[in-house]
Amino acid sequence: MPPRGEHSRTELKALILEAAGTIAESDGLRGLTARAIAQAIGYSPGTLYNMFTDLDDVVVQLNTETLDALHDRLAAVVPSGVPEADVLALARAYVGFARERPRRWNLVFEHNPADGRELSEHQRARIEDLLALVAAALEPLFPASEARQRDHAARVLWSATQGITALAGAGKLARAESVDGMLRGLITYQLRGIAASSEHPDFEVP
Amino acid sequence: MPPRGEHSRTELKALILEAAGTIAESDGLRGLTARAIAQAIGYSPGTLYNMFTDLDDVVVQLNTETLDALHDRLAAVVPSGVPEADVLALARAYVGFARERPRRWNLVFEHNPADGRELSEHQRARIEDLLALVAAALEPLFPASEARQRDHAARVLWSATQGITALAGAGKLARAESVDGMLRGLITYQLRGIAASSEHPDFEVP
DNA sequence: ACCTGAACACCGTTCAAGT
DNA sequence: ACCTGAACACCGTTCAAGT
Repeated sequence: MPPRGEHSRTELKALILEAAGTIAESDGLRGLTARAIAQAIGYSPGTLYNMFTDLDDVVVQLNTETLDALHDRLAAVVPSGVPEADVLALARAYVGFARERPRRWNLVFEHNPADGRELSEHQRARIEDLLALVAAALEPLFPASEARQRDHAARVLWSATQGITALAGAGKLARAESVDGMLRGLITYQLRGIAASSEHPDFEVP
Repeated sequence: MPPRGEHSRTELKALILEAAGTIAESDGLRGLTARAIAQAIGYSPGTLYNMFTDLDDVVVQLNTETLDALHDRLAAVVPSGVPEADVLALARAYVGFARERPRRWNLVFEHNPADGRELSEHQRARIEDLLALVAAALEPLFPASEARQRDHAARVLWSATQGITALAGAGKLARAESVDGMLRGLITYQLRGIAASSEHPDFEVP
């Protein structure tokens, strides 16, 4: 049964993350146990602890992979230069991604790492990249001198999209609500509000 | 040690929920175990299963209490009749509540009940009540014939506020971001966008 | 009738012992 | 050197037995 040295360290790591992803998608965080992963790859539970510090670490690295995949997906959206269309396309790509792997996507938010464990640099960088895509779509709405305001708007739109996906997607609004309708409501009015404002206050400096 | 019949069923239930709330606030979902609750109230673990079907049920009922408390808090906000001010006041009350009991508030979203278990009627009604408060604040912006559009805008604002609170609050945006600045960005532009639109499309009927 | 506490089938994690 | 698998200290949940 033991695949003696058949896999290199990096192969084994990839194997573990792959198995973890599959289990997360089918059973959610509840079913994602060290023993289940070990069984899926044909190793003993102890092996996980050679390449990961603990199960939390496995989840964190799985979430990093998920963010990478999301970024690839959003980066593939071709901009038209019309902010409303481009932001909506990004939001829809986001929702589409989340819908395809609902449990795995949920894991990114469901999993609260133990106290003191922070977002990795890599994860921060990925999120920064994602926000940059939204900010680029907003470019035409802000003069070059207002990059701060544009980035701020991108963060607001990103967080809001996340909230809509999470609440409406999980059925945590009272009535069933169309996610797409809410995204259109958000983006239409947000961008009209920005366009209708001759001045853009810096909301971080009150 | 056994408090023989000292507490009525309802007293015991309240005792359990109170202990669960305290544990959740200090240790999060990780520390919220049946054994810990039992120890906190001086009963044996088995006792929990007399009034709750399982631990999930305890968390669900705790979350219901949390939603009730949030509703009380938002209902105490006195409206001024100026939509932007009122929606911002509601959003700030929401964030204030979430900040005071971060772990307990987080539990409402962190806890994904097992498959098939739905939101209770009581929980749905509470969420409906909360949305009604936001919708009331938006009243001046929509003619009476556009109640649907007004309710839709309330849902968008609510979900977006939730997203901002969750992401910025948990430090899950790349850089530290002021939650209040993001709320103001959201609400200012959203309401300006609505005000600047002579027609309000029904986003649920595309 | 109410509550116990032992029992069952699980966990995450560690680490001496094997190959 | 790599991996095992038994061991430890935990879980949630059940249920016969006590009071």
